[in-house]
Amino acid sequence: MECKKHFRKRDAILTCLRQTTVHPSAEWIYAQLKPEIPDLSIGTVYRNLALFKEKGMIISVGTVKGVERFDGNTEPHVHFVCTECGGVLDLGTISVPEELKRKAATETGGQVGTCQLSFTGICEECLRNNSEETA
Amino acid sequence: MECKKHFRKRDAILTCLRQTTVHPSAEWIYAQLKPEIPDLSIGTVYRNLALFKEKGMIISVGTVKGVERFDGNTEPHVHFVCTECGGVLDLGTISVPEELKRKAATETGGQVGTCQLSFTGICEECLRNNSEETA
DNA sequence: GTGTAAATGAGATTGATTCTTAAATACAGC
DNA sequence: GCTGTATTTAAGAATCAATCTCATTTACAC
Repeated sequence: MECKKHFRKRDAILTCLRQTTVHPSAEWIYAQLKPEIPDLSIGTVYRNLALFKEKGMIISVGTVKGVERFDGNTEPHVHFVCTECGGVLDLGTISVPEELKRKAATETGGQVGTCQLSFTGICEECLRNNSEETA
Repeated sequence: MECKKHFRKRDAILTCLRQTTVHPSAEWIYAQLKPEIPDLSIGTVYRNLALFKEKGMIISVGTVKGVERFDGNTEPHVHFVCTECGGVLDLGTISVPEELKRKAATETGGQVGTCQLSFTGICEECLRNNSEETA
Protein backbone atom coordinates (compact mmCIF):
# COMPACT_ATOMS: atom_id res chain seq x y z
CA MET A 1 0.00 0.00 0.00
CA GLU A 2 2.45 2.63 1.21
CA CYS A 3 -0.23 5.30 0.91
CA LYS A 4 1.49 8.00 2.94
CA LYS A 5 4.84 7.98 1.23
CA HIS A 6 4.60 11.72 1.61
CA PHE A 7 5.28 11.51 5.32
CA ARG A 8 7.82 8.71 5.37
CA LYS A 9 10.53 10.91 6.85
CA ARG A 10 8.23 12.77 9.17
CA ASP A 11 6.94 9.48 10.53
CA ALA A 12 10.44 8.09 10.86
CA ILE A 13 11.48 11.07 12.98
CA LEU A 14 8.49 10.73 15.28
CA THR A 15 8.88 6.97 15.56
CA CYS A 16 12.58 7.28 16.31
CA LEU A 17 11.87 9.77 19.07
CA ARG A 18 9.14 7.61 20.57
CA GLN A 19 11.17 4.43 20.52
CA THR A 20 14.18 5.73 22.38
CA THR A 21 14.59 6.61 26.01
CA VAL A 22 17.56 8.95 25.63
CA HIS A 23 15.61 12.20 25.15
CA PRO A 24 17.54 12.92 22.00
CA SER A 25 18.65 16.06 20.24
CA ALA A 26 17.89 16.82 16.60
CA GLU A 27 21.41 15.79 15.66
CA TRP A 28 21.10 12.48 17.49
CA ILE A 29 17.90 11.62 15.61
CA TYR A 30 19.54 12.64 12.36
CA ALA A 31 22.53 10.37 13.04
CA GLN A 32 20.21 7.48 13.90
CA LEU A 33 18.08 7.76 10.78
CA LYS A 34 20.72 8.77 8.24
CA PRO A 35 21.98 5.22 7.59
CA GLU A 36 18.53 3.91 6.72
CA ILE A 37 17.36 7.14 5.05
CA PRO A 38 20.47 8.39 3.29
CA ASP A 39 18.79 11.38 1.69
CA LEU A 40 17.51 12.73 4.99
CA SER A 41 18.45 16.31 5.71
CA ILE A 42 19.16 17.77 9.13
CA GLY A 43 16.88 20.66 8.22
CA THR A 44 13.98 18.24 7.87
CA VAL A 45 14.66 16.90 11.36
CA TYR A 46 14.66 20.37 12.89
CA ARG A 47 11.61 21.39 10.91
CA ASN A 48 9.54 18.40 11.87
CA LEU A 49 10.56 18.47 15.53
CA ALA A 50 9.42 22.09 15.67
CA LEU A 51 6.15 21.07 14.05
CA PHE A 52 5.56 18.19 16.46
CA LYS A 53 6.33 20.42 19.40
CA GLU A 54 3.95 23.10 18.20
CA LYS A 55 1.21 20.52 17.87
CA GLY A 56 1.88 19.14 21.32
CA MET A 57 2.82 15.71 19.98
CA ILE A 58 6.20 15.87 21.67
CA ILE A 59 7.75 18.07 24.30
CA SER A 60 11.04 19.80 24.71
CA VAL A 61 12.90 18.66 27.79
CA GLY A 62 14.94 21.87 27.71
CA THR A 63 18.44 22.68 26.67
CA VAL A 64 21.35 20.60 27.93
CA LYS A 65 24.82 21.99 27.22
CA GLY A 66 23.37 24.32 24.62
CA VAL A 67 21.46 21.61 22.74
CA GLU A 68 17.70 21.22 22.84
CA ARG A 69 16.46 17.77 23.86
CA PHE A 70 13.11 16.22 23.07
CA ASP A 71 10.79 13.65 24.56
CA GLY A 72 8.06 11.68 22.84
CA ASN A 73 6.30 11.13 26.14
CA THR A 74 4.02 14.09 26.68
CA GLU A 75 2.74 12.91 30.05
CA PRO A 76 4.00 15.22 32.76
CA HIS A 77 6.88 13.43 34.42
CA VAL A 78 10.08 14.28 36.20
CA HIS A 79 13.48 14.38 34.51
CA PHE A 80 16.95 13.95 35.87
CA VAL A 81 19.70 15.68 33.94
CA CYS A 82 23.31 14.64 34.47
CA THR A 83 25.53 17.70 34.36
CA GLU A 84 28.55 15.55 33.51
CA CYS A 85 27.47 13.50 30.52
CA GLY A 86 24.33 15.43 29.61
CA GLY A 87 22.21 12.30 29.92
CA VAL A 88 18.51 12.67 30.68
CA LEU A 89 16.63 10.05 32.67
CA ASP A 90 12.93 9.67 33.35
CA LEU A 91 11.75 9.59 36.90
CA GLY A 92 8.18 8.85 37.86
CA THR A 93 5.08 10.81 36.96
CA ILE A 94 4.49 13.97 38.95
CA SER A 95 1.74 13.59 41.49
CA VAL A 96 1.62 17.15 42.80
CA PRO A 97 1.17 19.61 39.98
CA GLU A 98 -2.59 20.10 39.86
CA GLU A 99 -2.73 22.14 43.01
CA LEU A 100 0.42 24.01 42.00
CA LYS A 101 -1.00 24.66 38.56
CA ARG A 102 -4.07 26.29 40.06
CA LYS A 103 -1.82 28.34 42.29
CA ALA A 104 0.28 29.40 39.32
CA ALA A 105 -2.81 30.48 37.40
CA THR A 106 -3.98 32.56 40.35
CA GLU A 107 -0.61 34.13 41.00
CA THR A 108 0.17 35.05 37.41
CA GLY A 109 -3.31 35.80 36.15
CA GLY A 110 -2.20 34.14 32.95
CA GLN A 111 -3.03 30.97 31.11
CA VAL A 112 -0.96 28.10 32.46
CA GLY A 113 0.09 25.38 30.07
CA THR A 114 2.58 22.64 30.70
CA CYS A 115 4.61 22.01 33.82
CA GLN A 116 8.17 20.75 33.96
CA LEU A 117 10.00 19.43 36.96
CA SER A 118 13.60 18.41 36.67
CA PHE A 119 16.54 17.60 38.84
CA THR A 120 20.13 18.16 37.95
CA GLY A 121 22.96 16.11 39.39
CA ILE A 122 25.48 13.45 38.53
CA CYS A 123 24.25 10.10 37.32
CA GLU A 124 25.35 6.76 38.71
CA GLU A 125 27.66 5.99 35.81
CA CYS A 126 29.46 9.33 35.94
CA LEU A 127 29.88 8.99 39.69
CA ARG A 128 31.53 5.62 39.13
CA ASN A 129 33.79 7.00 36.40
CA ASN A 130 34.82 9.92 38.59
CA SER A 131 35.82 7.70 41.48
CA GLU A 132 37.80 5.44 39.18
CA GLU A 133 39.78 8.42 37.93
CA THR A 134 40.61 9.39 41.49
CA ALA A 135 41.57 5.84 42.43
CA MET B 1 38.18 53.40 49.64
CA GLU B 2 37.43 51.45 46.45
CA CYS B 3 39.80 48.68 47.46
CA LYS B 4 38.46 46.08 45.04
CA LYS B 5 38.67 48.07 41.84
CA HIS B 6 39.79 44.80 40.35
CA PHE B 7 36.29 43.41 40.59
CA ARG B 8 34.29 46.50 39.72
CA LYS B 9 32.78 44.95 36.63
CA ARG B 10 32.33 41.55 38.16
CA ASP B 11 30.49 43.09 41.07
CA ALA B 12 28.40 45.27 38.78
CA ILE B 13 27.24 42.20 36.87
CA LEU B 14 26.27 40.35 40.03
CA THR B 15 24.56 43.37 41.53
CA CYS B 16 22.63 44.03 38.35
CA LEU B 17 21.39 40.45 38.28
CA ARG B 18 20.38 40.52 41.92
CA GLN B 19 18.55 43.82 41.68
CA THR B 20 16.28 42.93 38.82
CA THR B 21 13.30 40.60 38.71
CA VAL B 22 13.33 39.94 34.97
CA HIS B 23 15.59 36.87 35.02
CA PRO B 24 17.83 38.45 32.43
CA SER B 25 20.00 37.13 29.66
CA ALA B 26 23.69 38.00 29.28
CA GLU B 27 22.81 40.50 26.57
CA TRP B 28 20.22 42.20 28.78
CA ILE B 29 22.73 42.68 31.57
CA TYR B 30 25.26 44.00 29.08
CA ALA B 31 22.75 46.53 27.72
CA GLN B 32 21.88 47.64 31.23
CA LEU B 33 25.45 48.19 32.35
CA LYS B 34 26.98 49.51 29.14
CA PRO B 35 25.82 53.14 29.64
CA GLU B 36 27.42 53.39 33.08
CA ILE B 37 30.42 51.21 32.22
CA PRO B 38 31.19 52.11 28.62
CA ASP B 39 34.22 49.88 28.34
CA LEU B 40 32.37 46.78 29.40
CA SER B 41 32.63 43.85 27.02
CA ILE B 42 29.93 41.27 26.34
CA GLY B 43 32.55 38.56 26.78
CA THR B 44 33.12 39.70 30.35
CA VAL B 45 29.42 39.34 31.07
CA TYR B 46 29.33 35.81 29.71
CA ARG B 47 32.54 34.85 31.47
CA ASN B 48 31.46 36.13 34.86
CA LEU B 49 27.96 34.68 34.62
CA ALA B 50 29.52 31.28 33.92
CA LEU B 51 31.81 31.78 36.91
CA PHE B 52 28.96 32.74 39.23
CA LYS B 53 26.92 29.79 38.05
CA GLU B 54 29.78 27.37 38.60
CA LYS B 55 30.21 28.67 42.12
CA GLY B 56 26.51 28.37 42.82
CA MET B 57 26.11 32.11 43.39
CA ILE B 58 23.43 32.33 40.73
CA ILE B 59 21.35 29.82 38.82
CA SER B 60 20.36 29.35 35.24
CA VAL B 61 16.62 29.44 34.73
CA GLY B 62 17.02 27.60 31.46
CA THR B 63 16.87 28.63 27.86
CA VAL B 64 13.97 30.72 26.58
CA LYS B 65 13.74 31.14 22.81
CA GLY B 66 17.35 30.04 22.49
CA VAL B 67 18.72 32.47 25.08
CA GLU B 68 19.93 31.42 28.51
CA ARG B 69 18.33 33.26 31.42
CA PHE B 70 19.74 33.74 34.89
CA ASP B 71 18.44 34.30 38.37
CA GLY B 72 20.28 35.79 41.32
CA ASN B 73 17.91 34.08 43.71
CA THR B 74 19.33 30.63 44.37
CA GLU B 75 16.53 29.55 46.69
CA PRO B 76 14.51 26.80 45.01
CA HIS B 77 11.39 28.46 43.68
CA VAL B 78 8.95 28.01 40.85
CA HIS B 79 9.13 29.89 37.55
CA PHE B 80 6.50 30.78 35.03
CA VAL B 81 7.72 31.25 31.47
CA CYS B 82 5.54 33.08 28.96
CA THR B 83 5.84 31.42 25.58
CA GLU B 84 4.69 34.61 23.83
CA CYS B 85 6.95 37.33 25.19
CA GLY B 86 9.59 35.12 26.81
CA GLY B 87 9.05 36.76 30.18
CA VAL B 88 9.91 34.82 33.32
CA LEU B 89 8.02 35.35 36.56
CA ASP B 90 8.71 34.06 40.03
CA LEU B 91 6.09 32.03 41.77
CA GLY B 92 6.34 30.98 45.39
CA THR B 93 8.92 28.73 46.95
CA ILE B 94 8.52 25.01 46.34
CA SER B 95 7.23 23.17 49.34
CA VAL B 96 7.37 19.62 48.01
CA PRO B 97 10.82 18.75 46.72
CA GLU B 98 12.51 17.13 49.68
CA GLU B 99 10.57 13.93 49.42
CA LEU B 100 10.91 14.01 45.63
CA LYS B 101 14.61 14.64 45.90
CA ARG B 102 15.06 11.55 48.03
CA LYS B 103 12.99 9.60 45.53
CA ALA B 104 15.14 10.90 42.68
CA ALA B 105 18.32 9.86 44.48
CA THR B 106 16.94 6.37 45.03
CA GLU B 107 15.65 5.94 41.50
CA THR B 108 18.76 7.18 39.73
CA GLY B 109 21.40 5.96 42.13
CA GLY B 110 23.17 9.23 41.36
CA GLN B 111 23.97 12.37 43.25
CA VAL B 112 21.05 14.77 43.08
CA GLY B 113 21.78 18.48 43.03
CA THR B 114 19.36 21.27 42.30
CA CYS B 115 15.69 21.00 41.44
CA GLN B 116 13.81 23.17 38.99
CA LEU B 117 10.07 23.44 38.63
CA SER B 118 8.63 25.66 35.94
CA PHE B 119 5.37 26.29 34.20
CA THR B 120 4.97 27.50 30.67
CA GLY B 121 1.96 29.43 29.48
CA ILE B 122 0.82 32.87 28.42
CA CYS B 123 1.16 35.73 30.84
CA GLU B 124 -1.61 38.14 31.74
CA GLU B 125 -0.27 40.93 29.58
CA CYS B 126 0.12 38.79 26.46
CA LEU B 127 -3.39 37.43 26.97
CA ARG B 128 -4.69 40.98 27.02
CA ASN B 129 -2.73 41.95 23.94
CA ASN B 130 -3.98 38.90 22.08
CA SER B 131 -7.63 39.68 22.80
CA GLU B 132 -7.15 43.31 21.73
CA GLU B 133 -5.78 42.15 18.39
CA THR B 134 -8.83 39.99 17.84
CA ALA B 135 -11.25 42.74 18.82
C1' DG C 1 -0.67 14.07 -18.01
C1' DT C 2 -1.21 18.65 -15.70
C1' DG C 3 -1.60 21.68 -11.79
C1' DT C 4 -1.21 22.71 -7.02
C1' DA C 5 0.22 22.38 -2.49
C1' DA C 6 3.05 20.19 0.83
C1' DA C 7 7.57 18.30 1.97
C1' DT C 8 12.27 18.09 1.36
C1' DG C 9 17.78 18.67 0.61
C1' DA C 10 21.51 21.37 0.60
C1' DG C 11 23.72 25.11 1.59
C1' DA C 12 23.70 29.89 3.38
C1' DT C 13 22.65 32.61 7.25
C1' DT C 14 21.83 33.97 11.85
C1' DG C 15 22.78 34.66 16.48
C1' DA C 16 24.12 33.16 21.10
C1' DT C 17 28.07 31.66 23.26
C1' DT C 18 32.96 30.61 23.72
C1' DC C 19 37.75 31.15 22.66
C1' DT C 20 42.05 33.74 21.79
C1' DT C 21 45.28 37.15 22.41
C1' DA C 22 47.18 41.11 23.97
C1' DA C 23 46.57 44.83 27.14
C1' DA C 24 45.27 46.58 31.71
C1' DT C 25 45.09 46.10 36.60
C1' DA C 26 46.01 44.69 41.46
C1' DC C 27 49.05 43.56 44.64
C1' DA C 28 53.19 41.35 46.99
C1' DG C 29 57.99 41.72 47.76
C1' DC C 30 61.72 44.52 47.34
C1' DG D 1 58.36 53.94 44.03
C1' DC D 2 59.80 49.84 40.92
C1' DT D 3 59.41 44.81 39.31
C1' DG D 4 57.24 40.46 38.73
C1' DT D 5 53.26 37.61 38.70
C1' DA D 6 48.62 36.44 38.52
C1' DT D 7 44.05 37.97 37.57
C1' DT D 8 40.82 40.41 34.85
C1' DT D 9 39.50 42.40 30.87
C1' DA D 10 38.25 44.19 25.72
C1' DA D 11 37.84 43.16 21.24
C1' DG D 12 37.24 40.48 17.76
C1' DA D 13 37.52 35.81 15.75
C1' DA D 14 35.67 31.31 15.90
C1' DT D 15 32.16 27.91 16.90
C1' DC D 16 28.01 25.63 16.52
C1' DA D 17 22.99 24.89 17.11
C1' DA D 18 19.13 26.38 14.83
C1' DT D 19 16.68 28.69 11.16
C1' DC D 20 15.94 30.33 6.57
C1' DT D 21 16.01 30.19 1.46
C1' DC D 22 15.01 28.36 -2.63
C1' DA D 23 15.06 25.04 -6.08
C1' DT D 24 13.54 20.29 -6.42
C1' DT D 25 10.68 16.40 -5.43
C1' DT D 26 6.50 14.17 -4.16
C1' DA D 27 1.57 13.27 -3.45
C1' DC D 28 -2.70 13.62 -4.99
C1' DA D 29 -6.93 15.73 -7.32
C1' DC D 30 -8.74 16.59 -11.62
